Amino acid sequence: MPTSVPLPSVRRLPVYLDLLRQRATAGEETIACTAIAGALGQDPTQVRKDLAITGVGGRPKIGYDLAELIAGIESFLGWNDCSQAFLAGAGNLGRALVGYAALRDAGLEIACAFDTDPIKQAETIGQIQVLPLRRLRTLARRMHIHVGIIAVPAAAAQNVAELMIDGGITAIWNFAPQRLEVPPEVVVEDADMLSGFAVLSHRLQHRLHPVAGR
Amino acid sequence: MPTSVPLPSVRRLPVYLDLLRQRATAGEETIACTAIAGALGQDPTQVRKDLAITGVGGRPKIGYDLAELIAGIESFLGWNDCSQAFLAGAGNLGRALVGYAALRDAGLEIACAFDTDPIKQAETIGQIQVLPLRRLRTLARRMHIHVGIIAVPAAAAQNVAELMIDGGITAIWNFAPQRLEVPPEVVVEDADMLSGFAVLSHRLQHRLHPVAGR
DNA sequence: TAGATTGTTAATCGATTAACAATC
DNA sequence: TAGATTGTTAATCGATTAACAATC
Repeated sequence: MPTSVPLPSVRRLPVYLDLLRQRATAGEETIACTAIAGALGQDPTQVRKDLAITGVGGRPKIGYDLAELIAGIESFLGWNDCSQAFLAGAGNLGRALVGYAALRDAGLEIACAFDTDPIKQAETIGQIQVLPLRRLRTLARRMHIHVGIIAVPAAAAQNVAELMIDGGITAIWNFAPQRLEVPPEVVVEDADMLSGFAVLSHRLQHRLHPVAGR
Repeated sequence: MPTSVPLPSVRRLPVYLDLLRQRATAGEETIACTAIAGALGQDPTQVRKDLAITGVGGRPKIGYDLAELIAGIESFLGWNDCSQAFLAGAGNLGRALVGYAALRDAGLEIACAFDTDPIKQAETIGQIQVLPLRRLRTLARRMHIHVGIIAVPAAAAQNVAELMIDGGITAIWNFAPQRLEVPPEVVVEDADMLSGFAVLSHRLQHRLHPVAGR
């Protein structure tokens, strides 16, 4: 029963996962947290603390079993069984997300895209169909979709969120620069690209230099 | 001389800025931090602390002068005078970034895109030309570009970063899932889309619900 | 004046780092 | 065994929240 898990740790897990998969592909079977820390420029103690939240343990002198650790992170994040998502907004950002291979590695498959623009509806993105936005609600219900990605302009975001929630979607990944009002049982994560750029600008402006880790 | 500025505060500034610009456009002239906090679902004390790092002050009973506060945040972040950036990678993500209007509001203009793919080189993205990657170094020097955006596959990222640095670029916004090795005077910010999705997945997996603020 | 709001200092909370015993 | 590594407890650090005096 983890009463609470440090959010920064959760954010770092995908970075570890990526490295671990590379090492596993390279044929390695175990890895020490000192090796992980070295490769990622982080503190070994922090790596150990982060990995501990997944419940996977290592063995002194040997390290962690790669396969076990990968499976542990995946199941902790719910990335082990693939889930389907609906994407609202078939603009450039939407297309980028459909083509973003790392999402599939995170167990997320974009099943369908939606847009209000009839021109976009005529197209497909890769294998993905673009349907009229008004069909989102009914299709989400019928296909039991629970994850929605919002990649529409800010002005349309709240409306799209409501359509998604009506359709039974309970988790929203929001790329629109717009705060969404949602009922408490719905989980929203804001992608918020500008906050990252703000950090870069600020460092540049004040000539501050890189920080280890993140 | 701010010895150190809380990074979370820097991350929140663009969110405030967006709200403030909306209010200014709506013709308002002042705003209280309680009003900001209310609109964004945050704590008023935190908002005041965050705004204080920009050096802009408010007046009791009245609040902050909107124009002054907007200018203060912009100049703190260096978003007041527009700077030009080079984009490496003219795939979907690159195209999305070129079309991302909020970047222009953040004082960043993408001057040119680069790609190794001759097919992409024949295209333009909006008004932006796509040039062969090998021309990046010389052009960056000639045009005095200091900001680079990496939107290429992970395997190519390190090489691109080195080209950029050779060309005199000192700030890199990295969208590739790859840790970059750079000299200490170069500032790197990783966009790291998956960490946001990890938080969403984790909340969903453990049925945790929204957190005020961020 | 009264009351809302700012700015600042102190208290709390949480995350990171350090220290160290247990273990293979 | 010796030494590297884990897991855990304690110490430090930094950010958030609370309290309150100053002010318009």
